[in-house]
Order: sequence, then C-alpha cells, then structure tokens
Amino acid sequence: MTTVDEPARPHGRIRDAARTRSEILDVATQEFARAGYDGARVDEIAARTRTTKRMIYYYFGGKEQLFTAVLERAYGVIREAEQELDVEHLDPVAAIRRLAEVTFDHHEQHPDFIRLVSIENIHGAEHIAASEKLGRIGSPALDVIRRILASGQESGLFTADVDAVDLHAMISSFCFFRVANRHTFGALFGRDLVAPEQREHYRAMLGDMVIAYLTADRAGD
Amino acid sequence: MTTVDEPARPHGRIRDAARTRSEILDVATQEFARAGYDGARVDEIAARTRTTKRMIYYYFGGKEQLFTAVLERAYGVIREAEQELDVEHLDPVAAIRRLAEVTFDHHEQHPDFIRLVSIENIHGAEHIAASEKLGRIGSPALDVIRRILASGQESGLFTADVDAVDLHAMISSFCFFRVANRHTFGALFGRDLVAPEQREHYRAMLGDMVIAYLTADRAGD
DNA sequence: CGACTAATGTACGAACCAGTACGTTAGCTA
DNA sequence: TAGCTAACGTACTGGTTCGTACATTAGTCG
Repeated sequence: MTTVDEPARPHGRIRDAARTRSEILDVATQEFARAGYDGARVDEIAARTRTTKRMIYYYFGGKEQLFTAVLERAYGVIREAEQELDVEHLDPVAAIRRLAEVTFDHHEQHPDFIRLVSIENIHGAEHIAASEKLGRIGSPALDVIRRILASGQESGLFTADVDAVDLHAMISSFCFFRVANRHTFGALFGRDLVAPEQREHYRAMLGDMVIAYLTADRAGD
Repeated sequence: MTTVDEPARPHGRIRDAARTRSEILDVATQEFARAGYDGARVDEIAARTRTTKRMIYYYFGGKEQLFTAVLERAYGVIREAEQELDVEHLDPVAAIRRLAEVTFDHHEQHPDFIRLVSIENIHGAEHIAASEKLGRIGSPALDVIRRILASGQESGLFTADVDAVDLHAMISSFCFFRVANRHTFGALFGRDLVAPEQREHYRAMLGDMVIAYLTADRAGD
C-alpha cells in the first residue's frame, strides 16, 4: 500500500525525519492529484502513510503549505529531467524535434504532475506565487530552446521569428492538452488521446507541427 | 451583485421557475469555475441568487447534478457558437485559419468554460459520462473541419494526412493551454499569455502553425 | 547513563457544509 | 372565490474535516 516496504518492527517506531517527510510528500502528491486541492483529505493522506496526521502539521504546517511543498518537488523533478537534455550536438531541426519528443514523453509519464498544474491554475497559481522556490523559476529547457532557435534562425533554416518562451508554450500546449483533457475529449469525441497505440502517431504529429511552423515558406510576408 | 437587476418588490416574492432555475445556473457556473467542484459552496451559490439553498435541491437534486447541469449548459453555448460557423465559402487555407481564429476567440471569451473543463477533467469526466445530453456529443466544428480538410486534401493543397478529430485537438490545445495555464505560465516565465497586447500575436501564431502543418512540404516522406 | 530534544502518537474540538423536515404562499383553475 | 399545487423560505442536523492540546518515546550528547 505505502510506497516503501520494510521489515515491520513488531513494536517501537523507527525515527527517520527525512523519510517520513518524503513519504508524506509522495502520498500527498497522489492525493492532491487524485482529487484536487479541496477534494484532497488530510486524513486520507495521513492514513496512507505509516505516520499520523500530526506529522503533516509538524513538518509542513498545514494543508496549504503541504500542497506548496508538493508543487515545489514536482517542479524540481521536471527541472532535473530538463537539465539532462542533450540535443545541441544535433542540427537545429533534429534538435527541436528531439526536444519536442522529450517534452511529449515527460508529460505522458507524469500525469500526476499535469493534474497538479491544472489544479494550481484553478487556484490562480497562488501557491507558486507564495513559494520562494518557484517564483520566476524559468526552465532549463528554455535556455536550450533559445540556443537552438538562434542557431536555426541564423542559418536561415528557421523562417519563423518566434522566441523561446512562445515556442515552449506551443510545444507544451499540445503535450499538456493531450494528457490533461484526455477524459473530456474521450467522452465527447470517443478518441483516447493517450491510448498506447496512438502514441507514436501523436508524437510524430507534434514534431511535424513544430518543424513545419519553424521552417514554413513565408514567401508572402 | 446578482446577474439581473429588477425593481425589488418590497414584500411578497415573485414566482418564476424558469428564471430562478437559470439564475441558479448562472451563479453556480461562476462559483464552480471560481473554486472547483469541491471548493464550490452550495451555500455560497444560494446566497448569491435571490432564492435559497432549498431551491437548488428542489430544481437540481444536489450539488453533483447541479454541476452536471452547469456543464450541459456550458457545452450547449459552445455548440451554438460553432453552429454559426460560416467558412465553407472560403478556400481551404483561409477557411482553416478562420476556424482557428474563431476557436481562439471563443476560448478567450469564455474562461469560465475553460475552467469548468479543467475541473471536469480532474474528476475524470464522470459528470459528462453520467449525462444523457453530453455523452459522445461531438461538435459541429468537427463536421466543418472534416469538409474543409477533404477539400484541401483533394486539391493537393493540404499535404498532411490528418483527420478532423486530431486537427481539432491541435487547434484546441493551443487555445486551451493559453487560457487554462495562464497563471502558472505567467508565474514561472513572467509572460502573460492572455495579455491584450499579445492577442493578435498569438492568434496569428496559431493560424501560421496550423497552416504550416497542413501545407508542409513533405518531400522526405 | 542520565537528561534533553526532535520526532511521534492519541484524542478531541470547533467549524463547516451538504442535505432535509417542515411550514408557507403565490397564482392558477374550476 | 375556494381550493389546489408548484414554488418558495426557515431552521436544523448529522457527518465530515482541518487543526491542535497533550502525552510519549527514540536517539543523541555531555
């Protein structure tokens, strides 16, 4: 049930602040992602850890701060993934396509993160705003995009004059929508955007779209 | 405060089932969009109508059914707007661009609807699934896309072999993301995707993207 | 090894909130 | 105009849920 299994001691508790804290965060991430901020139950989170509700308040102070901590860790994970991006040895077209694919994969593999972001937007990003760790944090991917874009535009390969933030938004929007709106889209149109057999199709579609946009013939402009 | 102002009668209530029902729906839409399903308060909805909580249960049965009714009406509005689409006299490229722009405008003008969709996705689209009015409802826009696409592909103008549902997803994803993730995106990257002065920029970007994708030179394939 | 503190558990309270029992009245209809 | 019913209001309840007061123990350091 819980995240880690350990040879349960018959009596006497084990003290490990770091692990307790991290276990609370694991379960809280699931619970908030499952039910939204207001739908999430502090008692439920406590029940699914091997500690008690008291510890949530001891370590985090309250539900609100717990949610903020969950967000901070979730954004940390994606930052780490982005820091491992290694695409700048590729030509600009291949590099952008690869970047889009990595973004695509990351969204697919972290639906809980997508849900947390949706939830945080419902609440006007107030937790991000209140967090010292998260304000204007940017993203390592942005720097990568900036450099690829510059190189592609310089060489004349990329005709679109788009900046890195907007291109990031374009790529993210497709990846995000596919995961976040999976349920309503499926219910209304009868198509599961996250069906495994459609995965390659949508992955290629995203790459095609971004490359087509960047390299389009703009004779008319 | 309430949606409609009327010369308040000093004593004695006015009876108008249709208006009471519709007023509840108006306020409920705002409240659910504001705070999410679990964050929304039935008492708060009641307080902001000129009727009482009793009436919400009288007309809708409960919070869950009220939310479903809110969704049904919201989807009805977008369907009506889509039915007024009149783009098939244009050439395929212009028609698709126009369709994208109309979609773009509709998303921008109905942020509450976007929020409701986000919320419904957090809850796995269970209300849509439970609704008789909303299951597999499709969308009038889809038929329009289907026809434009067929015409564009037949004439050889459109090189992408994409179907209407996927193209609809592509267009929607950009429009949706811009509105739905406005807050987190702004907080993290310092750019307001819905700033009025950026509106034309993003509207053009969407059109360029879709047209580039549809008409891309696919020599390599 | 004794004492101190960080870490943990238990039990409870107070507020909140969805839903309802019961009573009332407007307005139509015969 | 009597009476009937759809529409409405008031007041309450039972359960839930965040948060905390208080008690306890593990591990560490002098």
